[in-house]
Amino acid sequence: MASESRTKSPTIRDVAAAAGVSHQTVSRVINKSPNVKVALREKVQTAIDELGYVPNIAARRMGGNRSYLILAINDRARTLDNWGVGRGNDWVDQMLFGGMMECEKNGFRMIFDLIDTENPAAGKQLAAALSSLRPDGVILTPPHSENQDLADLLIANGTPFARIGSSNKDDGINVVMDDMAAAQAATQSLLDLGHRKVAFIAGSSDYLASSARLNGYRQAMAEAKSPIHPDWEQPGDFSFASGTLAAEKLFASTSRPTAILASNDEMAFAVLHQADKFGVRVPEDLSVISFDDTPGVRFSVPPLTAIRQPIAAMARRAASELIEQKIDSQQGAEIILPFELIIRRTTGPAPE
Amino acid sequence: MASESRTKSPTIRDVAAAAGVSHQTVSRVINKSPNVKVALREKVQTAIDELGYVPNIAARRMGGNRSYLILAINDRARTLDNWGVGRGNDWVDQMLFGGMMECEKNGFRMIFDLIDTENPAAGKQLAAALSSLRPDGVILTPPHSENQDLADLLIANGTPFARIGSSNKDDGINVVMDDMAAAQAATQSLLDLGHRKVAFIAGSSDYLASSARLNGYRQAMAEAKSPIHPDWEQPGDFSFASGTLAAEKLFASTSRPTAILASNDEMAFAVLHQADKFGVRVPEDLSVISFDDTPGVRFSVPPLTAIRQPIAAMARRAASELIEQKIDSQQGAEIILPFELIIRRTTGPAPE
DNA sequence: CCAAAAAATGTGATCGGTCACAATTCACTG
DNA sequence: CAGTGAATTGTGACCGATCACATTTTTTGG
Repeated sequence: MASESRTKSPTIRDVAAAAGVSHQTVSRVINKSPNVKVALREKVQTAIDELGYVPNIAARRMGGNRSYLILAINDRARTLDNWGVGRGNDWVDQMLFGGMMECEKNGFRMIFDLIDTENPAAGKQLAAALSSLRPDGVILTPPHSENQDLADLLIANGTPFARIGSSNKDDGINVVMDDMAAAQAATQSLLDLGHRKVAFIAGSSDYLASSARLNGYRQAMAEAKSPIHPDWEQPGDFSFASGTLAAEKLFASTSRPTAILASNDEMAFAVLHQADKFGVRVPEDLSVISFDDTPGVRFSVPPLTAIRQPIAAMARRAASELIEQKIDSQQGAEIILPFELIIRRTTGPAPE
Repeated sequence: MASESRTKSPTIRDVAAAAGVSHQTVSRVINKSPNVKVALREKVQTAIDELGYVPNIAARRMGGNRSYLILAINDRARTLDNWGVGRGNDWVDQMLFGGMMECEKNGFRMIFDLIDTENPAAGKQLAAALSSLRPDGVILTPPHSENQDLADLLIANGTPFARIGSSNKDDGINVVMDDMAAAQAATQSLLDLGHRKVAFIAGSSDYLASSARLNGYRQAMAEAKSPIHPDWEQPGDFSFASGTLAAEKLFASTSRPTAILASNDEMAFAVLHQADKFGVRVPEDLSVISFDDTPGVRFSVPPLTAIRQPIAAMARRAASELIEQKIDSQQGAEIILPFELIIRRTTGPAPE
């Protein structure tokens, strides 16, 4: 144990002494205050560089009213699976990537908190995190971004917050992808390939995005004056199992579709599995497009064509808005980021 | 802007006043000091619960010499891919899961830092993080766990640290899986299935684990007195491309193997792709076992049999050791965690 | 039963920044 | 060139915990 005495890092007063100025002037330089003469600023900066000084984030929090911390709330269940290991959602990964990079650029840090969706003490857990960390902003990810109780708590607490992947007109900075337009574009791309029998596997109705995607599908079909057979709209809940079930029904339909739009990757994987089982060739007999474009899709056989939800970009934007504080999150604001249709190998011309 | 006045969270003195004791007594209760009478402890605890008091982590850092922070260093390159999105490694995810849960249990928080492996300023970045956060411990993940410069920096700084997935006899708390034993067991399982022509695709030689896995393979083959054809040991670098190349060579070999052990999932996926292309059926003609068991493997067709590296468990253990401070990380300690062979659908009896 | 040691509780200083405000220097006016 | 206001720099208090140490209470034992 022991762990010796930790090397003492330089403080703001060490820098001040080295530069021959007051500690407050050093503080001004660090915080890019405009009211410091160039000569002084440079002298201080030199001292900072020479000493390798980096302000202590805890002390900054103590003195000022900012913590330089952004708290990201992720769902714990989504990170778990039956085996107690990661479920392969890459939200955390992507958020680290987009959000943390943005934070780092601005001297902030991102901290994660995993909260159980079902847990009735979710509010308490969030309150504890707020009290302990005093983050300057909170990012809610699905499904927490649909939990208004948490949002209300944040509003009451006065902590700015952003939602990702879900929107609310009344409060919060809502960073979203246009799900309806994306579904519409995906469907249109299938129509463009000559498909007419296009089916849709819906996501869990707990998510607003699910209905938006369904609407996009219907809209595209309607605009193409392509009637939708009742069998073609299958329910689902984003799980592999529900995708399997939907696929079975679609393949058993009297009007078997030549293209399927699945509301997420996992259900699309299930479709590929079932296609294999039913002897349906992809993409010769069947085209498949999925939503989300989680990393694993590149390794499916064949690799999935998918709509990418720009998680990293959304996280980056959410973080940057929270850091800049240009938007009052007590009121609602919506930021729509572009989706992207990644063409891979599960889509092709309609058969015949 | 605006963001109103933040709701004032209760402080230790609020609790003290409510309980009619000194702030120091409250501090003792929080920190589970044994020298507090039961009656007082209960009175204080009641006040804490009623006020919903949670100690401010920044203030704790200021007053004491602990920060209640564990810093996890991940590789930035591993989190990126060509498209600038997550590469699908689930280290971060799993570490959040294992490490953060452990931290939370003890009132700690886990903070991530992404550092470029190749960046010559990696040391500077780590030093800055140390100075800014003063973490109570640092966890190094591959490939940083093989970077002795970072370890030396931590030693000089006096910050306890743990390595995950890689070991060093001289310093650090090294939490590892027994790669050699795992490769040996995987190979043995193939031998047990009657396979004799077992091939191996190696990982990047930058990783110690790579040679350990190769040795395990050789050991198992040697013990079974099963000679290794020169073609069967293919080099690789953990990339899909290198897996493809290796698979092509193996399928073109005059002595085509009936089983392949790939040093990671990505290369195993490549083998499945190539098998499909060459008309080699899995598992009828060819058995495949991979290393790592990243989440996507469940969705390969067929799902991959794999050795799971217990990332979450390793992270949990690393965090708990750093929190407990029983081990002096200035000296070397090694903690070996069990691996697990997950049998899925890419393994079967040898053909004929 | 009282002294001495041990246990329980309280007091004030302190960590390293920022804040509010005071003091100084500078730049314009008329 | 004094007088005024703005820009620049400095001073000391303060955030909310813990630490070291002082004080009070309890326990122990001769």
